[in-house]
Amino acid sequence: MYANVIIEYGVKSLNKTFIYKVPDELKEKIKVGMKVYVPFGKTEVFGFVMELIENNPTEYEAKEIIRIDNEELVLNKEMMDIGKYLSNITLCTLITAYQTMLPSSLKIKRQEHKYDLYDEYVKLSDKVKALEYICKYPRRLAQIRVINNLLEVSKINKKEISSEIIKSLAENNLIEVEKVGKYRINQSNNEKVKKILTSEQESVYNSVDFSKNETYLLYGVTGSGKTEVYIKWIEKCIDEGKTAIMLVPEIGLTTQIAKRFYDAFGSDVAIFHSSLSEGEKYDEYLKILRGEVHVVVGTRSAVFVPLKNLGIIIIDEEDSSSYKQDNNPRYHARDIAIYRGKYNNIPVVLGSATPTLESKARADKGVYKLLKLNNRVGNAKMPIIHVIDMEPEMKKRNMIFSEFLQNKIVEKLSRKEQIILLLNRRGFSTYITCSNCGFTYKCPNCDITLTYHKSTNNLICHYCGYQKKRDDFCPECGEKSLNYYGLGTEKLEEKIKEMYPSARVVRMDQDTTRNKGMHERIINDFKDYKYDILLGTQMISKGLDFPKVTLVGVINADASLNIPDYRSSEVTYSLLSQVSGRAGRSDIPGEVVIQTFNPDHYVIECVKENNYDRFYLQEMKFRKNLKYPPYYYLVGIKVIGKSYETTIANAKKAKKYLDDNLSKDTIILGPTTASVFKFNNEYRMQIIIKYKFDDKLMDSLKDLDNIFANNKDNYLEIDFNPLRI
DNA sequence: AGCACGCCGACT
DNA sequence: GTCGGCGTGCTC
Repeated sequence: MYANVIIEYGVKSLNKTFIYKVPDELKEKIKVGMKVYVPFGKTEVFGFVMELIENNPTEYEAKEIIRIDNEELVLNKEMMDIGKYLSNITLCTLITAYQTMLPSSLKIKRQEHKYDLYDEYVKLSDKVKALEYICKYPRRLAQIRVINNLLEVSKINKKEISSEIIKSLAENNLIEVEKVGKYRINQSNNEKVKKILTSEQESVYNSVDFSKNETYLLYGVTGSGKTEVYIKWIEKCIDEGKTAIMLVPEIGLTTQIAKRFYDAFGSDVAIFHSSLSEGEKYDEYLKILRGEVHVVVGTRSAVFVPLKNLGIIIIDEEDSSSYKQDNNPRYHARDIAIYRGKYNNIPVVLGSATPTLESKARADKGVYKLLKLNNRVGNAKMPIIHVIDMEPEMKKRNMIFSEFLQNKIVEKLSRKEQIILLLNRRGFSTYITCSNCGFTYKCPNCDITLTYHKSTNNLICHYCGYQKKRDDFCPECGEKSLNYYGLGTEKLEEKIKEMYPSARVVRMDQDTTRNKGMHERIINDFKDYKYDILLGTQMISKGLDFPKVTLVGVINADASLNIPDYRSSEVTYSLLSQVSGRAGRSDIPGEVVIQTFNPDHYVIECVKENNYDRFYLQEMKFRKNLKYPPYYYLVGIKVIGKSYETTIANAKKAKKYLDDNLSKDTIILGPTTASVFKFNNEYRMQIIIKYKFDDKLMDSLKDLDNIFANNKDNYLEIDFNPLRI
């Protein structure tokens, strides 16, 4: 018996199988999809079995497989196929695809780490001997107490007995220790609360056909109760003995959503999100492999979990950028979900209050089926939105808060209601300039201005993390004339404390949530009304549900609008309407104040009217004119390298190659400098491909990728359907 | 990726 | 004369 094996190195030149002989003692055990340890050249490596065959069809003399690495881990047929699909659509190597699909504890890596966790229990090895011991040493009271306990309950957790006693009992061969595997996360079955759906929710619930594959777009306004419908669908699956995957965005609310699923399904859920430790993720994965859970709730990579007998896949907030991986392989969880939907002939639901234009367009064309939730549940009304033009405010020297917002803050504070303030920039000052010589601080590794952080007194690059201490004098001209401009969350916090000294303020951004559990703590404290004002970056904009919040203020709505990217309007619309959705989620009506220098911009107007459809139509016109998605597909290609000259030269070569090989209808733009030209001391040139249909595209890009695999100066980064260009 | 083989420059 | 630079080729 022989096995075709792919080995652990994720390089293009090794992206093929190698044939090995299966030793007799492994013949019974070995399966396709198992991780094996094999000799390779002068060393030994890990790999995955791709195929088992009777005879060696090659002229190579096959070496023998050394051992199976983990008998419990077997990639099933579906996982094997998903890996192939993933490597095809992202042009990554097959082994990279499989590694991406596994939690990092089960990935192939060099240093071994034990993830299994045990509880140790102490048992009596011989009751008669124990009784003899008691008679023989009647004065060893502590030991006798333990023996008596053990005679009664048969086993006791080792932690409950002092180690000295265990030692002496063990020396006399009276006890033995039993190891029992355990999971780190154990959720007891809570009493299930049956939620009654509104008639609108009920009709959406009934619209999904579980007997066939179909992709649904659930467009539901903020607060319309999408999660309750998700839970109902999943309950239906479980009742029929099927399983479900529920994807949530990678943000602070993951734990909040997870809690709702624990409440609904108890120990039938496995959870995956970034704040779990590797050990915790390992345990959750084992529960799935062992078929102990029916529901998986998790972020992007949870779309790969090997649940058997899938019944539905749901992606909540499908427009979240966290579903696209921004390093290799650059996959979108939505594509994998849809692939698995077809594979298993099951429904896939994409839910959002602000769907991506791609998804909405597909729903309009009938590729997806559109489901709608137009109303908020309960008595909650959509909030009233005030747009404030900041230009006259600046003349009145209201640099941060308009008069209107100031009054609203005072009003809500006096009524003991809560306030959320959004400022999509962290730090204190966003740039520092010398008024004498014009010098501006920039990161030495990236071409990005440094942001001043007052709490650490550092200048920080928000791209690569470079830090330097603040100077008193300009490093160029030596004058004491450095000025700090631009507003970040740190400065906003300081200003609020200054203006409203009695208000209890908490800030939530990357800097205050760095430590594990901080996210949850801030959210819970705010929910428990330990604070009046929550201010933060976009991480406060999505999904959070605080009934006492009646005012949302957006300090600078233009920040994301002015980013030079084809999706900046879409991202801004989504951010503003999502954060507006945080206001008035119970019976007290909510208000939103949006401060902007572009009050007439259609994005701002549409947010004010809460009119997604108008925004969609207008944005679609813009996309059509400029040949952007969803009218055209995009591919972003970056040529990256340490040398400025070779990077530019190789980018031109790549462009020429594409010009020569792609279809004539395909638009190839560039090479131009990437939006961040220098990053981490590497130069980046960019080529953009826009196409509708090009049967030569995949093969040509594969070839180009292989050409660059042998280039020592530059490497290639190919991003299909990039979220930013 | 890692390792060996191989062919040209400055050193005990 | 040799030690060592990294270019090239191979791994079942």
